[in-house]
Amino acid sequence: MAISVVLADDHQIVRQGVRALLERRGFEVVGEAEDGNEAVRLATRLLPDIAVLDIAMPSLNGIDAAREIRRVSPDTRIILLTMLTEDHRLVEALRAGVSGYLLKTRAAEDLEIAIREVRRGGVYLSQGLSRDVVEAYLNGKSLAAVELSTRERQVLQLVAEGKTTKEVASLLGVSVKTAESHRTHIMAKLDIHDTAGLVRYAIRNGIIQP
Amino acid sequence: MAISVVLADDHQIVRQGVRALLERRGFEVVGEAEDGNEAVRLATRLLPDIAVLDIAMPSLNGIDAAREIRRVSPDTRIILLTMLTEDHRLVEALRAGVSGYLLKTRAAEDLEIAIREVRRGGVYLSQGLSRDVVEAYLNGKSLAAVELSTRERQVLQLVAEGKTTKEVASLLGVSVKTAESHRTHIMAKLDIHDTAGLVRYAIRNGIIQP
DNA sequence: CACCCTATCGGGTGAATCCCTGAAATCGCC
DNA sequence: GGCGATTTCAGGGATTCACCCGATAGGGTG
Repeated sequence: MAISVVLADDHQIVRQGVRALLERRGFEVVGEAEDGNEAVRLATRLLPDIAVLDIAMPSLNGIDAAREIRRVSPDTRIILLTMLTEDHRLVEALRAGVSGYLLKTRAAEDLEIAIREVRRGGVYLSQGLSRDVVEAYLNGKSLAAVELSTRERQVLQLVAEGKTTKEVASLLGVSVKTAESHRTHIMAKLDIHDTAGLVRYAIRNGIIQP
Repeated sequence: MAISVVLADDHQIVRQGVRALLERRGFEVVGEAEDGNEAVRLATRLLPDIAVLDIAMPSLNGIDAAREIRRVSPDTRIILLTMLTEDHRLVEALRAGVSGYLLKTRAAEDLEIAIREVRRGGVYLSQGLSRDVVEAYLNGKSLAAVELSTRERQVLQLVAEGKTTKEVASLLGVSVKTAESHRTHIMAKLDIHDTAGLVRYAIRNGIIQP
């Protein structure tokens, strides 16, 4: 019997794309929803094998919908689609019992692989996600471990505010080399290798305001 | 002969959805691009009847791509796809010579109608857009003048995406010195003197996503 | 035509960034 | 007590950035 899938995305175009992709590969799309609440209702009624949810949806977002679907239909495996590589979202999603986390930039390549993997009880995560977050999760380590230390967070904030390394060092009362070292560690942890990326990360994670 | 279409969106899933939709209705998708530059190259080479462009794309956004496509292929009608109803974007898009402006939430319903309308030389705008903005444009009124030139906005976008000056120069097909010069002009105009500040400005003004 | 803006390209300088290596002191934890 | 993580500090090198100076060329405006 074909694997049954429920889709939820507020953009018709995306639903159409996912549906076309899945039907071509032999999956059966048994329902479509355009927000999280509808997705939960569908999952409750249809008990699908898989639910593919966008994160950003009106009325109930994909992560909260996932949590609810896990409750009403524990055998349904959940795959999230997202625009951005938001680390804190990823952690939240994994805690909510999500089995797959795909970036829309590469969902078309990955979706079939992801579905087959999570059906076997595995977890599938797109390329492009923070290496440390993913590895820590796969190793079963505490997710807090990959978060930045207090000092690193301070440095990141100052860098994202436009301070030079020299200014950071001065403001924190340490040597320039120390500030530089923190910066290097931050970039290694986050797998981000330029200032612009650090600024975007800081904004995404609420460390500074744009 | 079928109406030829070039698609550009950085999300594979969206391209797949639009393609499936169009092919079902008898249109011919002759090319797909995943950023604005690629879209311009395709349009230059293929001279399609229609270009369907996402607004938010890396390297070159949909509006600037539209402007360029109008230049290299004046007979190509351009339809933009967007997530949000951003009024200032709409005005800018119309100025750039765009013929259609669709919200992704309803693109699946409207796209065919839009294409047939703009092929006849008309303009098609989704429901949900500000009627006032459109009328103000049609009456030739000017809203707030944009402070950065097109080229400068392109450079700013690339810088904010984390590209080095060398990469910017390469992507734009100009010398490193020219890219550097644009960057200097941007910083002078905005009175911002570090990369982090440029990134925050770009995010505040919707030039890139955090 | 003169003027200004935009876009293009160059030389040069000093600062800053990115990456590599290494190391020592402190602290929490098992 | 040892183990790991954090925080501290350092040298050196390749690259990039920010800013200084200059120039040419086209488009549009008064």
